[in-house]
Amino acid sequence: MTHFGKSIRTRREHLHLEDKRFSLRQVAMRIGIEPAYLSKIERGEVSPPSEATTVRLAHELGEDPDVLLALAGKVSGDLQNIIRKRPKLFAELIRQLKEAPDHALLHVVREVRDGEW
Amino acid sequence: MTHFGKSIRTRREHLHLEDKRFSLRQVAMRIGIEPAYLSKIERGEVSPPSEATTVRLAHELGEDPDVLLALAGKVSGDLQNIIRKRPKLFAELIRQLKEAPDHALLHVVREVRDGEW
DNA sequence: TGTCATGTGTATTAACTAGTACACACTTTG
DNA sequence: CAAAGTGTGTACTAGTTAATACACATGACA
Repeated sequence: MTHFGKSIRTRREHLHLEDKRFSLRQVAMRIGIEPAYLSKIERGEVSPPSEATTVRLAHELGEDPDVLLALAGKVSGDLQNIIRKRPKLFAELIRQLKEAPDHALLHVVREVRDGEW
Repeated sequence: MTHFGKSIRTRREHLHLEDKRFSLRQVAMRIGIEPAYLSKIERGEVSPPSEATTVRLAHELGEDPDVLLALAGKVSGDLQNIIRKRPKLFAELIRQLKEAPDHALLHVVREVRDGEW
């Protein structure tokens, strides 16, 4: 369905070429899930795992957790908490940025980082 | 627990003073849930309802849906979809704005609205 | 006084989430 | 060859979500 599974399988197999520690079984064990479960996740037989498991998987595979969570159809809980504390401001800001081009977002990020307020 | 229930009960009772159409039963019926369920929600006996139900309730009571969703511990699905399309940019932006004061957020909102990019 | 509306207690539920457990067949590898 | 490691099929499950259905006692009201 989503290509969450395909994406991590590809990534893992790529890593596996250079390092046999990236077999499905060993990765599953390191992130604390059953191999059969990871197999099903990679083949899209089940929906993507929980946020916690997805984040552990991201770290294991050297992927950006927010990106992997997005592929899993989720948004990181800590981002949600930030939004929930000031829902009106963040809702307005995010909806306003919906159509903004990437470079505009980057501009805003940079501006905020440089403390221009 | 959270004061989601208390908040909507207060709001509904306030409206009820001026308009008898805001009885628990009638509100429940208009938003399409069982009266007993709304009763439990208002008293916090059950966790807040689904996003869809919460939004209908917000409209019914003239509340901001994003604010009510925040009280319910949720973030609107449409905001999540916006974030999920560009997870890195939005994640960085939101985390950067976590500690920013309200007026700084407002400043950014205004700047973006006025198309300064 | 009857009847209609109101809020609430109790019991129950279908669907979903996030997995585990084990057996099996195939493939390296020592 | 045997032992170990590999990926996968089948079966099962505890806990959560988001509610419904019905009965009941109380209060307003015509």
